[in-house]
Amino acid sequence: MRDLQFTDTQFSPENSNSLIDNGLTELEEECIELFVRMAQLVGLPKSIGQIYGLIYLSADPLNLEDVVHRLEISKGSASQGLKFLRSTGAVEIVSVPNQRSDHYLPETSLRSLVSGFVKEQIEPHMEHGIERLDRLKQLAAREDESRRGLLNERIGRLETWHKRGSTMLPILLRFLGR
Amino acid sequence: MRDLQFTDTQFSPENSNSLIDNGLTELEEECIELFVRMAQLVGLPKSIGQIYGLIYLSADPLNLEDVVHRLEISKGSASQGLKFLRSTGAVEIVSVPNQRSDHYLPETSLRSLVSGFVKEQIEPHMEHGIERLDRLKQLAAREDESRRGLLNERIGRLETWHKRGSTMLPILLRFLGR
DNA sequence: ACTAGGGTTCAATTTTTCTTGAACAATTTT
DNA sequence: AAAATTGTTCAAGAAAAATTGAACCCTAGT
Repeated sequence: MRDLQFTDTQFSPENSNSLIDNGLTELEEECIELFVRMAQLVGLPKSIGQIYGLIYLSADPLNLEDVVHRLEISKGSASQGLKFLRSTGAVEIVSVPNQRSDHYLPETSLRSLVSGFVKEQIEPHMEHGIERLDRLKQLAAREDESRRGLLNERIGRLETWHKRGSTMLPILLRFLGR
Repeated sequence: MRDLQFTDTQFSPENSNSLIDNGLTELEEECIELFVRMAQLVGLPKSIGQIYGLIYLSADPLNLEDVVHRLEISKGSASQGLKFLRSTGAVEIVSVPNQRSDHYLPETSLRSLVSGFVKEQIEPHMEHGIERLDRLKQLAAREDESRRGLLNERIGRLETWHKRGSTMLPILLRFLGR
């Protein structure tokens, strides 16, 4: 019964919500495309953008099946995509009465979205970064006297970048809204 | 004659600059790896990270040929990589006396690097974003009365994100050092 | 005007990444 | 306890992206 409103839309050609090929509204298509681009901009697979885009405009929570059917992607993709979105807090599970399946609602605060993404995708790298820098310093210490000056300067600069980055992130988030 | 100092190093096994397989110092390898990761983190091809990493630690300007030989990558890759790095201002061309070829020096200010990257890779998207948002608004206006509330709220939110993003970027850059 | 050096371009190939779908758990209903 | 529903995992296939190398274009030197 979940897509009554949708089949209904589908069979009303005079309805102003023009449909393209599959069951997506033109509006939905557009929104999905927007998120697909955003996803790709930050190096995430298309499917993740699609899924979030679909959920973003949906009036009521969608489940895995909804996602699979409306987007026409595989269950595997949808499952993995949702898993990722969950892990970054981009979607939230809600339970719908009389429905066994997990349903999803979008997190719509930019702050939370970015913060979830940063925590999952950026911070790990920042941490490894420290070790790498230490290693670089060690190696530089073994270099010829003549090169050491330049090397230390450059590596020092890298450390500065790293520090700036680390202090920058939290500030960025704070500024990104409540 | 450009890699005298290099062949020299290569044939001195007792030299503390341990060499791996090709002509790269362990230090260079490490630095290159660091930049390769950074590149991939922001969605750039490995080769670009390699090239910048190599140039970053180099005491003197390198040319295309240097890059090709030391990194063991194709001329095509090196050329394209340098083109990109030039376009974002990550490397600067300098001319070396008696050498016809372009030589490259790294830009080492984080601010400039990020700013160049943003200008090339982010800003274009931000601009298209405006058009997309307008389109979304148009489409939403045609929806059923009942859904319009939710849609307008969500799309409005997207606009907020966009505005925040646009005002954020310059501030970020400012904070990123001189 | 010819040649060599330096660099770019781009079609073909290789490599990497994403997606699929079928097998498998885990639950819940009958 | 069988059968259905829901969801995950992962090897194989498909798609996308990066890399190669050869053809080509400049410009400088002869």
